[in-house]
Amino acid sequence: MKRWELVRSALLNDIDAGVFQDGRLPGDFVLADRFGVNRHTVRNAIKALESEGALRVQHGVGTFVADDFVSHKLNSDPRFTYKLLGQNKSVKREILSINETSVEPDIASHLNLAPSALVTEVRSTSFINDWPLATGTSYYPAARVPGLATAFEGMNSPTAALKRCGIAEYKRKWTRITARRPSPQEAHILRISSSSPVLFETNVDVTPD
Amino acid sequence: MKRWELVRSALLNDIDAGVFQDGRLPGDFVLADRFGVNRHTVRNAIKALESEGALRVQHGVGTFVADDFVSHKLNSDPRFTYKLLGQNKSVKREILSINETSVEPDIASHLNLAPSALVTEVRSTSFINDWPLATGTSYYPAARVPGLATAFEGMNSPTAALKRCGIAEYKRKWTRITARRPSPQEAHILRISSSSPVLFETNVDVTPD
DNA sequence: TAGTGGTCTAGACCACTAA
DNA sequence: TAGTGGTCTAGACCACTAG
Repeated sequence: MKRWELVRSALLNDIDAGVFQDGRLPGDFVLADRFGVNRHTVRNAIKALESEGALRVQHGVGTFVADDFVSHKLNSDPRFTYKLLGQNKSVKREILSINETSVEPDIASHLNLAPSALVTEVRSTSFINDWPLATGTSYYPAARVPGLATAFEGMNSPTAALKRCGIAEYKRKWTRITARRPSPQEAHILRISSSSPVLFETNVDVTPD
Repeated sequence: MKRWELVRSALLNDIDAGVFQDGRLPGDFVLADRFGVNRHTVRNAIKALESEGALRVQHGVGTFVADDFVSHKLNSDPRFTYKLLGQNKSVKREILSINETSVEPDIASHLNLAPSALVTEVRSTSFINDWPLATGTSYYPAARVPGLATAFEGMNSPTAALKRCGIAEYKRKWTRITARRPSPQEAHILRISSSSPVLFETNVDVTPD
């Protein structure tokens, strides 16, 4: 794993742990010294986190945890969306894309995967009464469920697809929910104005083991 | 203007001029020497061009002009889309977003604007028979048409909006049309699979002067 | 192996913001 | 003005690819 990725993971953990109480991060040089790397390496990590929406960088002022960046930890049934809704609402999930990619560092650590492992990445949009509610990304370890990508074909439901692969039960280990300004594309998908924030959920599900 | 932006513009001009006949760019150090900057500055410019889809970088192999990157030069009526279509087709244009931003270096040079000037950036999607055809970005010098952003409100037509601002005629100076793989979001907007390329048009329109 | 791009370090100086 | 992030240079070494 590259050094800036290690720094990125460490910072992300600190953000989740609430280490930066006032939301302000130490300066470049302080962080570089703390992590034992060069300032530029820290800046690389910060740049990545900024582009992911986790940090907000202000030239001449400082670096801050993004106001709308909040993490949740749950141990509940992953299908909470369905539970939250009454019987009189129709819920749909539309799969935007399915990819097998190498796992990202912070996701890998939570899934106990090797840095080189492959995951199945599922991007989806959820609808309530045919109205788009949220876009999200889910990761499944490819080695654990080899046929998942094809099992998703025409299913549009993670639970059903996993059942096809022989996994009847799974738990939500970890969910990060962020809100931020949508890109023009996202605003269009969700049929909202560019100024109203979108919900962006990233889920990590695990089998009982 | 920052140095890497100058390098980026220069490279873009060279690409358009067909300087790299075989599609291959010289190595980092050669380019750095040619432009009189450090290697890292060149790499910064290349990184930007890669993210824009103009270049394709292969680790251990080289840097190449993206296969599907082509430029056109026209002097025709900008509403060529409408002309190309028969009377039995309905054509719509939907505005995705309107922003006033500082002008990008290469656009500035073609519009003869100062690097610090503001432009009105209009992102739009064109439809034929209610079927999405293409997404595009248009730039208008903000100083030339001050009220343009608000004039667009509810218009969905650049020509009509410009007319509101007192500009009845304008010409297409310059058009770059690129094709590339769509992002998942773009694929969804255009209702196509992720593997079929999308048309991405960038237009620069000028008043007769 | 030679040549390419990728990462990291080191240090200088610039640009912006707030006190 | 002090302190922050932003840019640029310089050079070392690593990682990948092809011959």
